[in-house]
Amino acid sequence: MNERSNIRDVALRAKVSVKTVSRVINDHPYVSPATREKVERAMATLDFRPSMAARILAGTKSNQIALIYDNHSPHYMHQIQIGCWERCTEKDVRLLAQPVDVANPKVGDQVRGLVTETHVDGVILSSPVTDCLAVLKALEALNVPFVRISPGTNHALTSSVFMDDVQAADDITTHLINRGHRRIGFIKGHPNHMASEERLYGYRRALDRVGIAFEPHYVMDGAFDYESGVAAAAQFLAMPQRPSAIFASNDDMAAGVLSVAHDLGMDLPNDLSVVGFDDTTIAQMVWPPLTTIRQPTRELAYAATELLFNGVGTVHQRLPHALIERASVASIGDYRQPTEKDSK
Amino acid sequence: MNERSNIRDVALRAKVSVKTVSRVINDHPYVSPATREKVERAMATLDFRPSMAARILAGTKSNQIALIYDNHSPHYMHQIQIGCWERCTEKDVRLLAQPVDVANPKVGDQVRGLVTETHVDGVILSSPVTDCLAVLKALEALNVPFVRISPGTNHALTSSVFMDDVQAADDITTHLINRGHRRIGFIKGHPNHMASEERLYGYRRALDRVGIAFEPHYVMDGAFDYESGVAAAAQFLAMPQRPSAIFASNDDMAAGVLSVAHDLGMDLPNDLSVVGFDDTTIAQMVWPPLTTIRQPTRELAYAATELLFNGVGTVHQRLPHALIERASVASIGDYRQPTEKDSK
DNA sequence: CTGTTAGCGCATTCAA
DNA sequence: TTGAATGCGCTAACAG
Repeated sequence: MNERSNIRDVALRAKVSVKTVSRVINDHPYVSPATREKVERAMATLDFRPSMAARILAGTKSNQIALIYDNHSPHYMHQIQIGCWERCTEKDVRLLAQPVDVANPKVGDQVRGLVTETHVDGVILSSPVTDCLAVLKALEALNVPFVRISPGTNHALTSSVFMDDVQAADDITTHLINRGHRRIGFIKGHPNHMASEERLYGYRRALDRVGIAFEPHYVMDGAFDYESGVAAAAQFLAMPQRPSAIFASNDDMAAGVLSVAHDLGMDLPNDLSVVGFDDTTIAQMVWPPLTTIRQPTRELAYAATELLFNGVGTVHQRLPHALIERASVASIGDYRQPTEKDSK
Repeated sequence: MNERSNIRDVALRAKVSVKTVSRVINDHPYVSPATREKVERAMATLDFRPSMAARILAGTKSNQIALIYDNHSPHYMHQIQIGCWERCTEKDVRLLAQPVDVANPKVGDQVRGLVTETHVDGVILSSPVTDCLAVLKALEALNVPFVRISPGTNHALTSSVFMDDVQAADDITTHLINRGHRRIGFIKGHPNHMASEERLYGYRRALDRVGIAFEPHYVMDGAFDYESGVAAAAQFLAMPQRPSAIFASNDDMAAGVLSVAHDLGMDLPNDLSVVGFDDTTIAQMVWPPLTTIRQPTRELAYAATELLFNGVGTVHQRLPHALIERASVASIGDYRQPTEKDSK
């Protein structure tokens, strides 16, 4: 590498002490505009960049946070990363994106290692890491603040952000009912995600409200992937009394449904209405008949990062999810385990 | 946070010097198995994790590399990240994923800042950052090693990895010809990417070989996005002598073609054959009639990382890309600007 | 094979 | 509003 200039070089050049330069770097008050000016000019001419490593070692915070994830949907993770990254750049903190394997028994160790090695100030967890006990335990043991995005299991023990899945599923189901559908197939999401149950509940609630009987055979298991959508659709469409609409718990599965329908030579959306649920635009893009709920993934990630920065406290916001032309609501809640501090 | 144990604690507990502990951490030779054993036990019981910050500050390398990208295709970036990350975890180096905006006039500064602040040992550039002059200049000024993945402009000045776009385009065009197609529409990629020209050349080469005349009006401009695929397809399909097959330079545009064909009520692939070109499985997944070349994105990223680790030198490998059932070949080349060292 | 010493570049006490 | 000393946790020489 090249010769790098350090804080001492800057101090020398600006004819001030090292400490004063440090003050300028960290935006401390009590620096006269004149000296600040001098220091800044010196920094610019030397193209000085403070070493993160040195700052971390000497200081108390690292200006780094970690995003830990294990999600195989590129679209979803892309949105998450964008959301976190946006808020981070605004605040000039570094984001360490760290994929992990929640199935790996050493994931707790890995996270512990990551946090202590990098000195991150906080952690953001994306589903399904949000529900990995080993990770949660490690983080609590380390006493490092963290926020969960759309946790599958909502113990209300930790800070987290999420949307209102029940309401969204209710909305989309109601939409189908309003269009005259009475036999609506539902494809569940992956059992690990609480959202799967929530969406099923919303579906049932919408049916209940208008008095449509719930038929268990109109509910198929799924796993949030294309293949499970194909499998479920194959079963639905082979039924003598097949559904006139299929509500897939996410777009990947909806795409699977579309594929099967296409192979069967069906005329969509006349023969079959398909609705999805996610922030991916995959299937919607290729085959317009698909209708979908847009999950505000990016916004959730942004809000989660914000929440992490703000530290503990109680926050309530509402983010819209979009169903076709209609709008609905998502809520963000902040929960955490009470500590001695709170009891005082 | 919690009390963290440092190298001194470990040394005390193992009854050795700090230097010996350091040797164990860094896998140095000349440590007797017995002492190594002792040290490792001490590290385990104390749950000791060396501070990256301290190691960077004291040492000469950081065990960190940066991946710099500005790509709006989630699928593509996902593959790139996975590939880099795989190789990094094998070698126990930290990967810093850093999105940038190549259109921002300050990218050069941003990259310079990133590199000097984090002390990264090397950088991987993903398209289109591979061709951002400001970034390339900053990296060369900093004298930090870097590798480009699928550069758009191939000056052969720097280390880079890429696939054989000409051969792949030739393969896929030949495939169409073999199926009896004579009027084959071609949708070009974004002009910024060298691959766009390469693929066009491969298309023409395949036509030439069998004596099919090249018709300029069968070539449309595109930009690697869905919309440009729609626009091009609309023009193609409105022609009196319309193509019987369309070769889109990537899958996003191919998806656009499919969408238009669908709107026109065409029966695919009888009325029209569509072939794409990319590593995304988007359109292929939703609409099976699409045929596509799989670009070995993940493998390229892995190879790029490997190349970065190996340092300068000359490397030649071959990675397969996949066309339907047939296999073809991609090549990886290593080029760099000659330095004084080489002249000796 | 092992230990001693001296910084890496910065923030953080304290004083002035 | 500024400055001088001290040390964060580790590695890099150099000894032994």
